[in-house]
Amino acid sequence: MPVPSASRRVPQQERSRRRVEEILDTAARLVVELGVEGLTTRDIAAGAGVPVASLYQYFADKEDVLVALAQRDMGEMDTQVAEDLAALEVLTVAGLVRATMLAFVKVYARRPAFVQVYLRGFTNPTLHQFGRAHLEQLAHDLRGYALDNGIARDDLTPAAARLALEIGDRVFQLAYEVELAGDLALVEEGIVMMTAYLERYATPTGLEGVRR
Amino acid sequence: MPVPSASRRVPQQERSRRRVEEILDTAARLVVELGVEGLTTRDIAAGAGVPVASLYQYFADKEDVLVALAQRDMGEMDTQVAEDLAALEVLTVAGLVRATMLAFVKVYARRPAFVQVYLRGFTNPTLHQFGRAHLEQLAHDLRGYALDNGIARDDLTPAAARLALEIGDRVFQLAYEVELAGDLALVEEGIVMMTAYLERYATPTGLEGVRR
Amino acid sequence: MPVPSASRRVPQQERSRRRVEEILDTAARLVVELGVEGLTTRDIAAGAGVPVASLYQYFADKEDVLVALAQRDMGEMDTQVAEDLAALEVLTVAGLVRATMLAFVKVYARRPAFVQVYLRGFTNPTLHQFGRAHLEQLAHDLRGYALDNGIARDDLTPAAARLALEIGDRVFQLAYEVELAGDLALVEEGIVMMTAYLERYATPTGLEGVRR
Amino acid sequence: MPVPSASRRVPQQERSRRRVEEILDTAARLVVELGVEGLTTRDIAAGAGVPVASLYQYFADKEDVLVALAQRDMGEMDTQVAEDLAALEVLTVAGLVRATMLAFVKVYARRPAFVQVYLRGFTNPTLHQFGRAHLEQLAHDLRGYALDNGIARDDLTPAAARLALEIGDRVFQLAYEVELAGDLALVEEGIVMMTAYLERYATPTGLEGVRR
DNA sequence: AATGAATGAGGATTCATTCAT
DNA sequence: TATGAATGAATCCTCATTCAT
Repeated sequence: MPVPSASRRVPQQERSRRRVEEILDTAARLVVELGVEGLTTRDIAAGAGVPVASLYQYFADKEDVLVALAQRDMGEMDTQVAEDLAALEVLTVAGLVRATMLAFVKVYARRPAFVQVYLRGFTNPTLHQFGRAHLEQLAHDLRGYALDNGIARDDLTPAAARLALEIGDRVFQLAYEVELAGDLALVEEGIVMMTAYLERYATPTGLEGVRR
Repeated sequence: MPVPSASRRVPQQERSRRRVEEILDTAARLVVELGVEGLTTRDIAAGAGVPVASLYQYFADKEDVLVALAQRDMGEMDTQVAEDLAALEVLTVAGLVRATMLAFVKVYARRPAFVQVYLRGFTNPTLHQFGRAHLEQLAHDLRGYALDNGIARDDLTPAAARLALEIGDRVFQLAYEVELAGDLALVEEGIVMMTAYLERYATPTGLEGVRR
Repeated sequence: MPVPSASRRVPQQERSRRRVEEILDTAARLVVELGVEGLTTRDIAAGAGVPVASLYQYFADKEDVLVALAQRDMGEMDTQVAEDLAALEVLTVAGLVRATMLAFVKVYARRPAFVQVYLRGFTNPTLHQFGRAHLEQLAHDLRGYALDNGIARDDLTPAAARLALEIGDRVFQLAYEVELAGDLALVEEGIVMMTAYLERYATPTGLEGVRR
Repeated sequence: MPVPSASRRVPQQERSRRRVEEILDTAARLVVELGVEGLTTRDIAAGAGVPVASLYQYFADKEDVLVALAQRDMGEMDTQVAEDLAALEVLTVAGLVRATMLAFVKVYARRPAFVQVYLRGFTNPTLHQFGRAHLEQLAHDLRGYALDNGIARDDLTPAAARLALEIGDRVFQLAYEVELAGDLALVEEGIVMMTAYLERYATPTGLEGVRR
């Protein structure tokens, strides 16, 4: 019984996966150029080198492509934030804000399409809901993290946490709208603002820092 | 019938003005219902009781209608801000932030279409650029006002002023995205954030207040 | 005041009318070739030498074209039947059946598309309902005519009258399905059948005839 | 495991037969719901629990499925007619017409899909031709039966026999178009018409009856 | 024999904009 | 200036059928 080569074992599956990635990458590229509304199935298909009909093999409809794109990048975002927070040696509110914002910077730099889909996909209800839900989840997690680590008081409401994150988003929108590289000075200024705001809800530890 | 009728006396200019207003009003109404992308020239024309082709007598293209709409409302916005600032008896950074934000709230309440066009019309590049430009101008004016009145130090950079206003914008975006009436608690929280940030650039007078 | 030439007076209107006719004629031709379901807006437009988009200037949608087609031919049908009945010198049930059937023959010969749209457009609900309604109306009228002229008894129910007409229709369907010219012998045989059926409801006068 | 399992013993042939039946049953069910034109290979395959591609193992194309479906039901139709005629104790033209029509009613009641495919599938040329051919064959057989039993004269031409059956068909078309259960009163009226027509070709025996 | 994957070829409809008058 | 009519260009999506495995 000859061992089937790897390329034989999962030929279809592997090809599919590659194509899906290619479609997603193309959609990502195009959405940056054309915006969410300017994105067409034709363009995506052409860009990915697949027939339009094949798009519908992998995705239910056009919206589904956008959702998949957002999902892919959101995962990356969450991972990056988690990693960068874990790497913090001293935990303060200021540090947490800074680490989170810089994690965002990294992912936005890697995934410029995310800005379009995630921050500007207001028109599309599904996308919008999707983005808000993710941010809300992240806000919830970060607030929990801050409370658990004793750097924030519990009068930091979920709404305030969410507002802070939304504001962070807007900072990125501004920082990346002019130059693709991002205006880091503006990001820093944003960090200042968020910190100034959130430190109002900080415990003394949250201001002075706690070794971890 | 030799005597020109009244409708002949102020014929073109006046009729034009009326029609432009009617078109703008219709567009405003429709953009609230359908969103920026859902707006069609057909609908606008039908709603205003004008032939579609006549739209192009008054506006270069569809985008131009939106721009005119935004422009009209922005003028109102500037007026409202100026008025409310003038009405302040004691001037502080906190008061200025608050007055400005609440002036926005008033105009948004009066002009629900503005929310759609201005806050949600990110997709449209022209509109977007337009909004940014207006905000930048307002930021410039308000910074000048703050400096002139000695409530802010001059290390309050134009960029910081703009950031603050942009953040205010985002707060409105959030506050108005769920309900058209706007989430006023969220606006208050936004005011807190902006104040916390801008007070970092305040003079002692800017913190304590100056009678005017 | 110079008299505008005729070609100036109704230029648009006249052109529209011509185009509508052209579209209808093309649709008629195509529906014979391709059947109701095979008919496409593309083909109609191409055949009529108009852009597809212009189709929608004259018709609400594809179905509307078919309906207009049927309507045009139905009017012709009614006119023909009325004329041929009026020309009858002696009125009998047999004569009425014959005259009606031959009136159908004339119109079907002139309008082969009618067979497709009217007789075979079962799939399309609107068309179907339309065709049935027309036949029912005609059945109602003819029954009234027969009763008024004392050639049929009133136990000739509306349902029986309708059945007779429907059967006449099927005869045409058969007579025209093989050769476009129509199998007249088959039509004659159909007339025999319908007469045999309807004479069961005839008054003595309806059998012997009444001068008019 | 040396002994072939039962499921292995009659493997392909039996499995194929089962699958074909399942496909046919599904198609029958769906054609009632969706009509002939609304039927898709996807739906059939999904409904039958077979991959779409496997459909093409058993049928040349979609049309072929419909044809097979009609064929299956037509065989049943022929059987029913033959049975019901054989059960007649006294043979008359009227009785033959009645028995045949009621045999149709029975099968239509059992096989609602047949109504769709056969009576309403006029659009599809293959199906149409198929139906005509079957009816012609049946007309030929019944005419031979009537002549052999001495109830009809030989001036009952094949064309007349076919016409009668076609008319019967149309009666069903009408009777089943509104309600799937069929309008039996209309069928009875159709029997009256067909009888009135065919008795014109009856022998005296055909009118009075002959014991068998 | 069986099938997951792939696709060419359409299909109806909409829209912003431009002319000819 | 005003406008009815005209239209090129797109848009999303579906489907029957065919391969490669």
